[in-house]
Amino acid sequence: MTTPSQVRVRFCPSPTGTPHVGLIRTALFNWAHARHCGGDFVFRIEDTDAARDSAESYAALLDALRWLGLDWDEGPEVGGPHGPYRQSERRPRYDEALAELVAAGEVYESYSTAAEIEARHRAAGRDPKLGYDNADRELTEEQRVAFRADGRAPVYRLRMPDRDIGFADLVRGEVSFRAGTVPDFVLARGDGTPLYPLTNPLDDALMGITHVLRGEDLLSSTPRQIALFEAFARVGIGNGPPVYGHLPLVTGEGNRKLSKRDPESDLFRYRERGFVPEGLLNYLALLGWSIAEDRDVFTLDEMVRAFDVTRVSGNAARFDLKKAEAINAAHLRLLAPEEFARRVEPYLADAVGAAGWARADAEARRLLLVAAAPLVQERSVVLVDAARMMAFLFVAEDGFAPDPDAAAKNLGPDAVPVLEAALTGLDALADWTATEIETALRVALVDGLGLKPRKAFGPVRVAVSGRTVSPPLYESLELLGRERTLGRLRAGVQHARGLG
RNA sequence: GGCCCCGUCGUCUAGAGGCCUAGGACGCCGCCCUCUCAAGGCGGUAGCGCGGGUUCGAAUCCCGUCGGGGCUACCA
Repeated sequence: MTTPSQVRVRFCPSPTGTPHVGLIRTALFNWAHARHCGGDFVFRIEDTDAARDSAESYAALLDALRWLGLDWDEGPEVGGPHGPYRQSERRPRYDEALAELVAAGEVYESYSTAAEIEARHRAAGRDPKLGYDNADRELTEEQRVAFRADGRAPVYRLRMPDRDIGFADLVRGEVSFRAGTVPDFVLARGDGTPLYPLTNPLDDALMGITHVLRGEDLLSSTPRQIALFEAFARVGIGNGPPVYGHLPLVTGEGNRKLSKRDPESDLFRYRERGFVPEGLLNYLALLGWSIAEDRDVFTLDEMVRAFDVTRVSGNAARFDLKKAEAINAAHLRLLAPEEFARRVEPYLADAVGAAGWARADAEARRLLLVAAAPLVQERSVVLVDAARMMAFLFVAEDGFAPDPDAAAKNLGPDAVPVLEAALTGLDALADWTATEIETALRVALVDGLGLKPRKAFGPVRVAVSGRTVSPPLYESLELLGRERTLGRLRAGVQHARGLG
């Protein structure tokens, strides 16, 4: 079992909508802290809101963590000694804890409506937006009976202590809330339905969570949680409050907290474009943390070794797509060609077309992919770029057609002599290698036709790759092979003569 | 309104009183390299919100101010 000194952190999203990059940044920091300390990373699903939670969203959460490689020690589909790990399956624990709290006088029934509370504030000349005024703390049994006879259902509120509540936040240092500024809050509805303010801290207590690293948006709920943990401890649940660390918010344009409504917050959008987990995680780590003064590209292992929550910055961080892309590009370049090939494959199948892809010989395709990988790795920001750039090597000849815009610019009548000279020069080659191809093309086009290299290779590039931007030309032709290259050049001549 | 957090280049950050003439990265601009596009190399652009203190010395500590943000549900 767990020793008290063991670090235990948790990631506890609610399954609504699609995973959000800010949420994932929180998961990453928790995971990194656990791994750095040799502690446990607990994954818990907070699905107490049947109206908003969905099975798709639950599946997406697991998919996201698995894709990123953030493995959990306890949680859904893994189990653990403190399960179940979905709040929808833990109801008896909430009911029991609530009953104990009520019995101990820590929690009381409150019948005030929002309108009544506000009216009392106005009558007393106070700000009507102050919130609940703790007016029901000392209701007598007669009063409660009267309310119920009136058909009113109570809510259950925690009696907040009448003192300042401070704590040492791991990222912010000492934080303190003045006595009287945090009203008694609702833990459960009158019908006993437990609410987040109860279930989240209760499960943390029950699961032995030692460190709570979460978004700064939850900072102001901390005094309430601390008071609750103390109440739990008095009735024999848990060991008091955990240590807190409030991570800076991830913002978007306009410095607003990135919400699930913002399209750029959707994690899977990045996967679809071909961000790799290494790249995205590295970038997310940079949002509030840095590994060294002069470095910002690192592996997950390096992060685990160096991660220290107390070194996390307190300021909100703007999600910058350009920087995210640059970091991802750096990780793409870091992959071994075989690995890069494995990662692009699904995107390539997509770019080539599923039908044509399935037809090809898998092993030949793999070898070609690995050979082409180094050529496109340093030219890609995301895997979709790589797939598009190398697709011409994989499309069947009957499915190949140059991009219309590229053809319009490079395969006009002027291109006829260029392509014909290239054809003649290449046809005569004994060895089909990049160096031989280069020599033949230079002799034929630069020396022979007196063209500037830039002018000379443009039509060849478009005729063969179909695009104005391609991997290096000679290597591309070598990989394409003699027959396919010559065939495409002939088709290019036809096109340039206006017969295409 | 109340409570709380935050304030270093456009953006993310380094900076834990002298190492700061404030470092790195992304972006942007220029040059080199060059078969396209990249990558790479070199150079440039740009910042401690403001005002008071404390100190021999402040980006760093304190106070104030201004600014930004979060929370303020019988959602999570």
